[in-house]
Amino acid sequence: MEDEPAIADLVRLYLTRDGFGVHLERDGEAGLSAARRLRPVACVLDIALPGLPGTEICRRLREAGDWTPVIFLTARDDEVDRVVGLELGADDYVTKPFSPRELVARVRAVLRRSAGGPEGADRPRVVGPVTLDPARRTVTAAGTPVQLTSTEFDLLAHLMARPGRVFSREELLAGVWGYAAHAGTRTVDVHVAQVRAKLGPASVIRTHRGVGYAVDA
Amino acid sequence: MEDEPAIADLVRLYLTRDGFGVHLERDGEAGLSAARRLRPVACVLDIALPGLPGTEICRRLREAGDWTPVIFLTARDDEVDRVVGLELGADDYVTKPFSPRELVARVRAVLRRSAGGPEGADRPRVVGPVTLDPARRTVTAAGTPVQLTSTEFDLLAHLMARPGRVFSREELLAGVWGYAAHAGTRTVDVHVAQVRAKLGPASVIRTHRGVGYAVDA
DNA sequence: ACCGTCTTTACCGAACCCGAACACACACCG
DNA sequence: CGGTGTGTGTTCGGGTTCGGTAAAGACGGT
Repeated sequence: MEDEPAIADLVRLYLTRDGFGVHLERDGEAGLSAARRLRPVACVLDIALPGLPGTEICRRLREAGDWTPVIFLTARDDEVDRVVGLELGADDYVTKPFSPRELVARVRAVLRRSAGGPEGADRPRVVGPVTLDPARRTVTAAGTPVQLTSTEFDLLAHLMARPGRVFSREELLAGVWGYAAHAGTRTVDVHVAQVRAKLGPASVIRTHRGVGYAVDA
Repeated sequence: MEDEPAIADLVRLYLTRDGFGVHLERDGEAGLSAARRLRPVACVLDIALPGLPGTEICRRLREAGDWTPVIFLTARDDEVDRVVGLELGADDYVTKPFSPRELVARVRAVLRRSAGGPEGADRPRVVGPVTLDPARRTVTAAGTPVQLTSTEFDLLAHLMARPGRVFSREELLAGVWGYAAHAGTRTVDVHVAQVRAKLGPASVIRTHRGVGYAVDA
């Protein structure tokens, strides 16, 4: 999000060249709603924006529990501004004039970290007798391949991304289905049962009563 | 890791003041082995170091699958250096002269992201022989895992969130059960007893007669 | 229209919570 | 030093909530 067209185009150019999809907004309010709607992997925010300052956008996202990576890109080069920006929950703070290459490198660094380290989302994961390959979208249990539907696979992949971590039904609905946290449905339970049935005795999904589900660490 | 004593002391001072434990090395080789041995939550590296350049330390850590957050702190203020540093797998790159406050803010930002979400909200907590992991919802007493029900876990987690702090029954009812402060029930006592029984001799919950409960500080 | 998949609904069994009752520990006081 | 009362530990069964499961409706693609 950026209100100066020249800079915006520059940022877009370099990010696009490096393989990122870029969505651009020039107004603060529009940017906030876009961030909520599109769920981008990261936001680059100017602080001085018409409509709503970038700091406020960041603050509201964090307030709503949205931890999308945020990088401030701004002309305000003051120690206090930097510290305040970072304390707001931003991941990086780049001041103009800036090097487009450096910005891209910083975006990559933030994404690398936000992806959760080396488990580069595409590396196969193994938990007990179950292996899951996100790139091939294949699953095997005790060596034999298992055929999962798309939703079932996404659900298992989400759980196996962080073995041991307990996910609430709301988190799973949000993460796998993209729903706003809305309880009162048994959809998750039914799909968990389905996955368990297909995995057979190698059922690595454990129920945490009153909380949600997790795979054994 | 830093070879100029003045700067090293400054960094140590500010980080310590913000509650971080700091270990200092002046030599590259020593720094690498210290990083491997001590497994710190983050490394602040100078690039120009005697023994082994900081970039090399970062590269070797990453090569070994170690994704400890790395922040470069260096006098080399060149776009190319910055980009290379970040591409090596560093999380941030701060150039001298730098603001100690900003450095601390950047360390926090990196840790926040590396912890995966809200700052330390679900990092494991340890009190005496008892460890509690909010994300995994697991508890161990003297090394052996303990199976708690949801309410029992929430109760213990609430108490362990602030070791030493005494919580009244009303506070616990409100915080764990969500009830409006409504005395006259023994619910809390029963659950405390249950948790104590499951923790065995490692019972860290102490009764404050006439007041409430707390875990040993 | 058929088929696979996702979602909702309903029912059942099991786990859990809670409150009451009783036993026990501590502090105060004579 | 023992009695007494208040506060706490512990046990236990009823009632409720929660999750597993099966089945049927809804949806979309071919």
